[in-house]
Amino acid sequence: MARAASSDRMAAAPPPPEGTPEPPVGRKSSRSATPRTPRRARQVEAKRTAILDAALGLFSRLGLHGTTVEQIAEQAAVSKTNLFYYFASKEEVYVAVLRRLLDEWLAPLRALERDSDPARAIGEYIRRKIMFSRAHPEASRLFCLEIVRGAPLLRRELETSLKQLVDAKAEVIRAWSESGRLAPVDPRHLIFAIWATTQHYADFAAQIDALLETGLDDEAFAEEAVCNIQRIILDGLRVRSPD
Amino acid sequence: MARAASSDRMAAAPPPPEGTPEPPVGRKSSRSATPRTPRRARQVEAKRTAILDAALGLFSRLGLHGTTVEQIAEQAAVSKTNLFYYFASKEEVYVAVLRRLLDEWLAPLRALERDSDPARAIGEYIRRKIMFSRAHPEASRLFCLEIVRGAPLLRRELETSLKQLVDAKAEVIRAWSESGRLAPVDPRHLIFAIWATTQHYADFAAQIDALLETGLDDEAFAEEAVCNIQRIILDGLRVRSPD
DNA sequence: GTCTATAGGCCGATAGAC
DNA sequence: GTCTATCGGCCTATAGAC
Repeated sequence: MARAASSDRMAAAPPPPEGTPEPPVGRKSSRSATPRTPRRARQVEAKRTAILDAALGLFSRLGLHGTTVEQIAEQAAVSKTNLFYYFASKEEVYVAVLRRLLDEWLAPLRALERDSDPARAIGEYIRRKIMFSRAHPEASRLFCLEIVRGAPLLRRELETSLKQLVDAKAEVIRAWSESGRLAPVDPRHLIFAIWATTQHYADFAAQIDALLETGLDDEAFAEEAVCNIQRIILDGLRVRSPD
Repeated sequence: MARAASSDRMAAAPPPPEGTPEPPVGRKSSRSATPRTPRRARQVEAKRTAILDAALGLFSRLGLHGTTVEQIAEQAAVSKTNLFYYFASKEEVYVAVLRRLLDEWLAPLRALERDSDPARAIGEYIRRKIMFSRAHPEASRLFCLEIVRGAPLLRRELETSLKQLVDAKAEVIRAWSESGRLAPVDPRHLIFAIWATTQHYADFAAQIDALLETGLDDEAFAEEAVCNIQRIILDGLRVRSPD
């Protein structure tokens, strides 16, 4: 029933021109005896997922315009015609990929809680973000591409759900600063700094690889990145004068 | 053919076949009496520059594949045919744009000198980087796009001249840390952190605008960004225990 | 040098058989 | 649902007049 799920999400956030045109799922109740999740529906979902997975990899490297439908189809092991049976257009695939990732992308920020110890919570946030970049570098790059383009397809989500989340968490951080449990910073710039430093390891992986011949793939390097970013952001660089 | 050929080039080699193919300047020494910079050559240069300026704006928003030659020509106020008189292909324009920007992009890092006061030098570096992002957001975004794509056209430069520069400056930073004038950090991660935080304001401008309805265009916001990033990186967030 | 006209390829999307 | 075949449009790049 992924269909329904995605439709609901669409409703929550007005996407491209029109909503998701209902896919050609055979009327599901024609045979009254079939179970809730008919084999058919599951197969459909599996195929859609394969297509989205393939598309993510390609879009994240080549962009929307640099990727051809044929490449996606080949990567997903379906025919081009068949792909158009599941998705009405290339843009629809693109939007579906973005949507599928958005929640997961924001999960680490949601976890920032007022009651935690500030330094601990921020350190943990940094770790989670880097680990997400490590686990899903393609997702990070795809968002990067979309935003550099001016976020034509994501703008509304940014302005609504993301803004809401950021405002709430900025409030948490501001409270920490005001109660003296955290040094005074503008929470918004802090959030940007954390996003930037952590996502950098995925988005600029090619640069890091060219310079250091390593990257987040290497677990030791990832750990190094976490520690250094935590230290930089939490402790800073300035040497504390001995009293 | 155009597409296929371009794909081959892209995949095959970092810089295109030859360096900057000499523009169709009439042989400049044919008339021995003409000055060093003949009017012709200057006009040619002016037109090439107009094309590159237009291309930068478009490539940085739409990417190589999302931009059409006709858009570039229109923006530069030349005909499409005429553009092809000055540049052999769209890729050639793209590479020329990147090349033209590279030096300028790296200038702030070159300015990091061993003899400076570490905290001051780093603070100044942060300021310069943000001010560059402010003055040339399109350049920043174009580099971002190119690197996200895996830097097919810039890789060689990254591996040679950039690596050399980074190695040298990392050494400067390491010396600062070792002499106790700077807190201990891995210089490479520090450089990445500074790049990431500062370029973020240009590359993710659409996101910042969606969240805050402002951006580096606003001078006050730019100043705010500089101060906050300086504070975060130099002083950190952790509250210093009162002895 | 600059134009008009057009070649020629790639690609997104559809028709229609099975 | 999946295939083969193909259309029509867009886009890069060139030919050839002036």
